[in-house]
Amino acid sequence: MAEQRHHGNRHGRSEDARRAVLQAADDLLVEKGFAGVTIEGVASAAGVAKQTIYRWWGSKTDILLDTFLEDAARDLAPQEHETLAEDLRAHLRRLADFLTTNDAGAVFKALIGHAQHDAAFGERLRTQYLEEQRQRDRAPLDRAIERGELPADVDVPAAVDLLVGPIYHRVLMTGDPVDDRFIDMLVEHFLLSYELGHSEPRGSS
Amino acid sequence: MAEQRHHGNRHGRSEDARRAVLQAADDLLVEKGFAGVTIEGVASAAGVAKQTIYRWWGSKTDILLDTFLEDAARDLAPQEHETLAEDLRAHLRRLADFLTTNDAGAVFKALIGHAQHDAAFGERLRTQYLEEQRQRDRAPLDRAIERGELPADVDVPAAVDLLVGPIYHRVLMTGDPVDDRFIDMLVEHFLLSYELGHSEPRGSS
Amino acid sequence: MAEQRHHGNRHGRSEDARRAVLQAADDLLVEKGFAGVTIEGVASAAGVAKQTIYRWWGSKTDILLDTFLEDAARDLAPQEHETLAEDLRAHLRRLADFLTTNDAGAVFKALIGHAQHDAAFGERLRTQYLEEQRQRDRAPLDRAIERGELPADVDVPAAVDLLVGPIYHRVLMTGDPVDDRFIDMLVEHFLLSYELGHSEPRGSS
Amino acid sequence: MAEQRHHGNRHGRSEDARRAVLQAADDLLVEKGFAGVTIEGVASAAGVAKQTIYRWWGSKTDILLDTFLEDAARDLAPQEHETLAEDLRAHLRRLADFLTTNDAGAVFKALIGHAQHDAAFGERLRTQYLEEQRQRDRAPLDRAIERGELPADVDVPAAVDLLVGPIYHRVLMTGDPVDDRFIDMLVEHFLLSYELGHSEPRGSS
DNA sequence: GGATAAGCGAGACGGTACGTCTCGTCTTGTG
DNA sequence: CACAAGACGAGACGTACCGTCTCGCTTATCC
Repeated sequence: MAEQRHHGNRHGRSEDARRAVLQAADDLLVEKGFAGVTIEGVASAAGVAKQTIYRWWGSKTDILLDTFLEDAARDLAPQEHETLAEDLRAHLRRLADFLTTNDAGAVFKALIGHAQHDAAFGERLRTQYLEEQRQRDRAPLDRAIERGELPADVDVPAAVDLLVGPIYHRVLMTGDPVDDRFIDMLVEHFLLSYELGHSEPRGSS
Repeated sequence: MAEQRHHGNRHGRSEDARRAVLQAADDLLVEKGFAGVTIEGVASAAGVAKQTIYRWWGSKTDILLDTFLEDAARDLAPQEHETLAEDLRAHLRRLADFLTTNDAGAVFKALIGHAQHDAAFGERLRTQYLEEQRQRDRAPLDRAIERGELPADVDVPAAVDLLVGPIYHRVLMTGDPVDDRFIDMLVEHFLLSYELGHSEPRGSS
Repeated sequence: MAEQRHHGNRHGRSEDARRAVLQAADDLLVEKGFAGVTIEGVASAAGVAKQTIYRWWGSKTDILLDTFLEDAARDLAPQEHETLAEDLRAHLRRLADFLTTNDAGAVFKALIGHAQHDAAFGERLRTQYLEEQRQRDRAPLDRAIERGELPADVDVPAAVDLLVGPIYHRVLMTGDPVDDRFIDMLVEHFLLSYELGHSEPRGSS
Repeated sequence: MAEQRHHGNRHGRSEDARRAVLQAADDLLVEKGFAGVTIEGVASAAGVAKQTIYRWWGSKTDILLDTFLEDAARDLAPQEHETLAEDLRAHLRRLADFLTTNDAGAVFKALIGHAQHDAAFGERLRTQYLEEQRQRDRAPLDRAIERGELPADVDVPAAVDLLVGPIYHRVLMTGDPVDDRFIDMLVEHFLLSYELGHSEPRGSS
């Protein structure tokens, strides 16, 4: 059943308009930064009337959140590996890559930035992104517990904080690169603290 | 010898005006949020002309940065304790408190938020706050190395990331409280990963 | 079919807003003088956004010019009398009244004043007001030539200068009243110089 | 006897500063127009402090009035000729030249323009320039009456209006050039209306 | 000849208005 | 009935000058 294209009619919203808006917002963000994203600018770049945007989104950050959720669902789909160490390294590597790539990373920073200014938006961001993401983050740990690689009484949410916290910290605050060395170190320290030490990161030791 | 008060003369700026602006910006931020801080609003609340603000600051975030730096210098002055565990717990406790109290915390979040939207400002924030702060953060570790409590080859900056990262993560992203339990857990894991385990946090457990 | 009122739509400007702006500008001018007419003041008094003013007018003098042109078209519509003397006296009387009444006169002086400060505006004023007005001024003379009351080779534009010059001079420079005596004198001298002397102004003498 | 130069002392103002201010105001007016004359601009161009200007003048138009009065006193000093016709032609010629030359004319227009916007200033302009000027304007007529060239009962002020009105009209309103032809025409009509006709302007006819 | 006081250059100050930008709302045809 | 178009009221932006003020320096005069 083919996509229905329409420019204003009585059969619901235009998918063309929706995609054009998301794309335009993304482009403007990458090109001119957050302040360069204005509703008027997006409308004009998308070839869409302002009212069409206001009909479907509440603010420019809502638009960006939509693009971000699409990207996250696409790029952060879970994978599985054999050992906890491998699983963690692969997962954190993908997370770090996602947060620092051009488009998704820029949108992410913009959203987190805005969340600091607007508590209600922060709450929405948490509900729509973070909660899901934390499910993905804990999966390797849950599997390790199932396999007996980790004790059953591990406080998984806290453990997730220990693992992803330093990554977000680098992305949002210090700006230092999140390279493989850093991720290896992170995983190794984590495992050591559970006395699972010497996980033998890639380059032996 | 008393402070010289003046209302504009060749000896430079009015200290009254400076303080009034910082105070007004802080008040407005806490009261109405980041979007409620406007140059016009600050000027009016401070009883100061807009031009006086533009003469000395480049933007509203510059004003907030000034108030934040004053607060940080006041509230984050270093302290020393006898053991690494105590030192770390006390230090992280104070950091967490600072980042979550009403005024300083609100300003901090606003600044970090804005830094996500404006790379140049992010760089300034790093230079003027983060670098100093990282000196304060590493002090307990440096002292522990001197005392022989930690091996001399510890990668101190990376260790700092492990310790403060999860705290900033909670403050900026999850919104979870940074309570004593969390800090104890953080420190314990950190020490365990250096095989200094069982630091016996406050309440045994 | 009634006037269509609208508050902004694709069919162009709001007539309500237009009238409110003209009225507010006029009121402010009479009440507080030229310096008291500010775009912000007009906007506020008219209950209109500044941008609406800038959308349709380029400056405060453009607004005043609009009100003036409407007034002039209404108040200076031509009339005809039987003899040149009567025609001239009536016409000059109406012109003088127009230039010295409260509203139109105040606007006129403001515009002429501004034209001295802004050559481009002067040019516009000449195109939009003066040229038409000179047509109205010369009409009595043209009719007199047709009737044979004046020789056919009279330099009409120069004659107009002789007649209206002294009136504008009093209005703009000396501030002396332009009373009937002055107008009679003006007309009499004019006619005498064409040896049509003793036009017997109202009060004999 | 040398000029006393001083930069601040207890005995009165600096002549240097005064001249620099007048010159700077004049230059700015010619170069950038009336709106380009600002107190700050004059002060800066004259190398003078704002306060020095405010100490001696009340507004920018006061400065311009000072330069204008100096120019007028220099350029409009009276002269005498043998016949009324010659006297008038020479006098009006000089007046017209004065009003249309670059510097003095520009200042004159600026002042007259401002007088339309500020009645109090208009009054001052009348007192300090116009009254004197009208004395100079009537001198040729007074001399003609003395010589018997004109009847003793001529209304001299009204006659002055007839003569200079059209000139000011051209300068301030129409922008038409005030050439010799126009002045000859003006004088001839004036004389004809006193039945002194055919004054034989320069080039016969 | 040291104190005094007015005029000066400098420039920060509290203000007002400028002209621009974007917001979010609205009204009106069109498809 | 969603859409493109775009005028509208609102209000903050950053700039330009306003007129006032304090300051420290430079003289000319006076004690």
